[in-house]
Amino acid sequence: MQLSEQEQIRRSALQELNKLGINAYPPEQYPVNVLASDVSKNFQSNEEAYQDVCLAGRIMSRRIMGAASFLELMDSSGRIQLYFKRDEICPAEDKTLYNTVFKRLLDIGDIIGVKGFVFVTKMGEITVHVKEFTILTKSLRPLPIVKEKDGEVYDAFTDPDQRYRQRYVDLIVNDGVKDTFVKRAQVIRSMRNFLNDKGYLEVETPILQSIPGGAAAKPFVTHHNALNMPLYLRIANELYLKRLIVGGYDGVFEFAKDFRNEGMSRFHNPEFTQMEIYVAYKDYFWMMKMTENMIEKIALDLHGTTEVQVGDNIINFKAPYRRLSILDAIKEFTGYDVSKMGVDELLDVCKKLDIETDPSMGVGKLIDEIFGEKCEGSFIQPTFITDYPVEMSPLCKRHRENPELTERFELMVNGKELANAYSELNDPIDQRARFEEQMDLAAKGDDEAMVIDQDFLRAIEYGMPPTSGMGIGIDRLVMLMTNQSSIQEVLFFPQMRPEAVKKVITSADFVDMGVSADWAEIMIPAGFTSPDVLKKTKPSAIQQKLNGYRKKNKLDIPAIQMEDINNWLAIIN
RNA sequence: GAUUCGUUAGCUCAGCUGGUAGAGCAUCUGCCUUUUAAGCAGAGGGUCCCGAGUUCGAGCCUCGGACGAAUCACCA
Repeated sequence: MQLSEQEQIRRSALQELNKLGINAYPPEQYPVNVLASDVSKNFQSNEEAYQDVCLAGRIMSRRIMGAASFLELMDSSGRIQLYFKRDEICPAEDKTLYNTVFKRLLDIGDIIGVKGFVFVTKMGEITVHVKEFTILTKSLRPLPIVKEKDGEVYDAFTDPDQRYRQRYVDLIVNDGVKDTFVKRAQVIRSMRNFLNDKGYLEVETPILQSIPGGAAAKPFVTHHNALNMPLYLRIANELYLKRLIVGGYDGVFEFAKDFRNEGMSRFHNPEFTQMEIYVAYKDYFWMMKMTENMIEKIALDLHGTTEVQVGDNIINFKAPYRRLSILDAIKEFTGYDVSKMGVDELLDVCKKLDIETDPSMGVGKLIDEIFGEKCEGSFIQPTFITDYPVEMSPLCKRHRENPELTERFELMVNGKELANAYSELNDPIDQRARFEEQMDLAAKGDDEAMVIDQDFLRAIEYGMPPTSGMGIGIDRLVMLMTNQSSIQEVLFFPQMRPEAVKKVITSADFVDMGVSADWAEIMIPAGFTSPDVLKKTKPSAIQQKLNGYRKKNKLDIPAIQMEDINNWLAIIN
């Protein structure tokens, strides 16, 4: 492995520590008794309590001034300044611990523990005066340290690719990243508490499913060896939760990782989290109330107010939310009353509105398309869009007043769908017919049409009480609540293309080719990163390049001869 | 999948009309006892994403490719 100079420096520092009898990875626990944020928050109101503190964390900056030094220590709670004084670290004659271990062998990024007392510097900064320190972990890679002065940020670690691939570094050096994920946990906790308080049962249902049902999406396929059959990662858990309602629970919910084999964007990750809930004897009107109350509570728990800044908008999550049918929404934004239109008229409207269509689209799809193009983005404040066409919603009960529509709502916030809910279809005859329509769509080439799930039909043939169900995108909710504009910011490890693995060659490989040990060390730095490179280079050029490198670096080894090179090439070929 | 932009030192980024690869920070050495991205003096550090081509000469121009980002389309 080719190490950068800084990595080599850190490794040799590690060796020196070992020589001094210091274990840079000690096994025993370290008796931390306070967090950095506690010290900076509470020291001035109770100085006595901080005369004997013990902290541990990562060194984030160092300012060494002869026999005194300042450094910044970061623990899970935040940062605090440390003050080191040589004659206190090393009261006796031997100053090795300060001069060598502290000044030379420690680096930014190392994890240390310190014991001492808290005081305030002349600059007014609350600081730990260190009497004793312990190396807890030596860091072998340099951290990209972000610095800040007068509100300006220097050397920011901002490349999204690197931030997501090396989230651990992002968490260390970028302020606020940790906090986003703390807030994510708070959102989930708040929602879970809300649902538990209502007495609903949190359940777990299969992720590996033999029929990927409950939504219109392409699944990931895998294979079960023992059963020798394909299995799918779930695209939704809806059909399983409904089986549990059939089984007699009044309310069930699940925080579910779902998987969809579709495009990625700042709103889409192949695996994402939904909370789905089903409650017996309720309808979608009831569910609207529950949804808005739940979201209002989450906003209050998180921010202490229902008003949340999202991008340029302030979104008010205070219930109740506006309700608007999809047909009224279209009328409001386009002026067209599409409620009684057939396919031909709708195609005409789409043409006038400059919306792309294709011949496979039916009434429902066309209405959905118009809404998506012309309306959806306009609903910034939370709005329930209701009563979608029946073709779009094969699992949803028909509308009590109009059988062409369904009792469905989607909650729009900041121009995006956040939640989706139905009065669930519990008529097994109608459900079977709707599945068959989906089969027809599949036969026409719709690869997202739902597959018929016979066991689910069997379940609701036993009788599922009237039920309302709702699914809410947790990632999107967290994006709203933390003012993040991409889903990657609210997932610790968003999906990414794997890093390209470079084929690693070592000097030993050159030795195997008959290159002497001295020269083998030089091959890679001289630019011969694989035997292939050698093969493609003219022998005379190899000689020039290697001897050129030898001369430039004043290497004390014999120059390479044409004969040697020809011998290597003979072995390769 | 389409379009646009990007890839240069550990990090952030310059690099003119094609002419010996640069800065700041980080690193290393020295000085410095309360500093504030500390300061001062010095040093080392590069597969200019990869591969072809044009050229006396390519970080720069042309073509191909890889990777990434943004926007758009499907989807939560």
